[in-house]
Amino acid sequence: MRTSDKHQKIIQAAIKVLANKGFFNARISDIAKEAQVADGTIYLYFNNKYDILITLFEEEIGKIIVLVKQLIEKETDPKIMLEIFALQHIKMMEEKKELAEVLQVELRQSNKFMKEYRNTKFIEYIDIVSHIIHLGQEKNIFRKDLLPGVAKRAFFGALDEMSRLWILSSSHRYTIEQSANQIVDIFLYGMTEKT
Amino acid sequence: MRTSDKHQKIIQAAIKVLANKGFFNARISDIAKEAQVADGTIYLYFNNKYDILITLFEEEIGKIIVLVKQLIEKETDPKIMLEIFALQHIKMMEEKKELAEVLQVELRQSNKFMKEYRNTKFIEYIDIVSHIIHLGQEKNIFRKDLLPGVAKRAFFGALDEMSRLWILSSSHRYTIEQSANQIVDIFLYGMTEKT
DNA sequence: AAAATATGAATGAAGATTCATTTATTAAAC
DNA sequence: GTTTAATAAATGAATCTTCATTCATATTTT
Repeated sequence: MRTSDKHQKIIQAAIKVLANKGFFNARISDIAKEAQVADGTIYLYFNNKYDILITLFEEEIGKIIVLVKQLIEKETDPKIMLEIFALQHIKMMEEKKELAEVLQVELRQSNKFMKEYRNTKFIEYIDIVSHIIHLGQEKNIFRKDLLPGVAKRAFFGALDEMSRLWILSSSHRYTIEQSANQIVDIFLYGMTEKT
Repeated sequence: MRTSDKHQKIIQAAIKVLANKGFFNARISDIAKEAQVADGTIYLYFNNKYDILITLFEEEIGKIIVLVKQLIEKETDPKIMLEIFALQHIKMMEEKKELAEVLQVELRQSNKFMKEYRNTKFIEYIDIVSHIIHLGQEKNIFRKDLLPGVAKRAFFGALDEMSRLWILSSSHRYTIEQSANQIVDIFLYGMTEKT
């Protein structure tokens, strides 16, 4: 039976350790120790060190996608949808600070050292934004000349960079809500002064 | 004498190797080979592996800053300044694809494995944007309610995420100019349809 | 008492760094 | 201007440490 659920225990330990040390500086024995498990036990649940990271990506991003989609499905106004996505994305940073750190740093370089791995879950997450933009265009709320491929990246990138700042610096001038609102506001109405 | 300038040769070799393998998978001997230099020679010019990376950051970002500042100084309209910054940033990606890859990936994780290193050059680069935004506010061209700390990150993040896509994927739907223009346009005027 | 889980010491490969030696460059002496 | 000595630059094989992974053994569960 899986009363102790080692799989989950190891994943959670890995998040903690990887957030602090990064993938290459983290030792398997660090993760084992954090999970209160023997080094060898890890290899009963994962094929190798990479496999821990990949599984972590898939499972944790998967959870986030489910949550965000649920929240958005209830809405019909694409503007509000964007707001929800933004707030949810940045909120995640403080609720799951360590996971966020891992995703920010390791996801970026995973392409580099795991050539074959295509992170479809991550793409699925970003595509939530492009669906919202599409919807907004159909409803005549968003400009028709938006290139959804560019707009989704720009929006996601803005949020993500804001999150990075949030994670990496200790002092915060603005609240998470302020930041998220400001970004959505800029994307909806632009930075130009109405005259 | 420095007719062959090993320092420069090693940096350029490092860019190439790190772009392909990433910092942790790159061996010193790989860099040495690429630079056509003995392994030991590298240690006559750099203290250790980290030192190569840090020096690379400082020197190469430094060059970019000088260039961008030159281009912007000639302008007075903050809108145009933003355009120049955007175009220049994304252009860099194709002109120095390998450098861009290193910056995208390694800069992100450098905080993780070099706790003491504060990348002031990088901050200086991003601050170019916040200066532009400030200027725009003073001139009553940009909204006064913009939080420059958030807006600069959002703008930079949007560009950077776009660049990442450009670097990592091989097929490109839009040109660099299209992408840069679209992003600036969104930031200036928003995504909402004028009705 | 099988079968399934878990352990952690031992193995072996990898690769950053060192340093004794070689080669190239500059200066000095004649 | 040629030979010799001193200094600087470069080499790359050897060293030494650091883990990921394995597996013979032990423990727990059924």
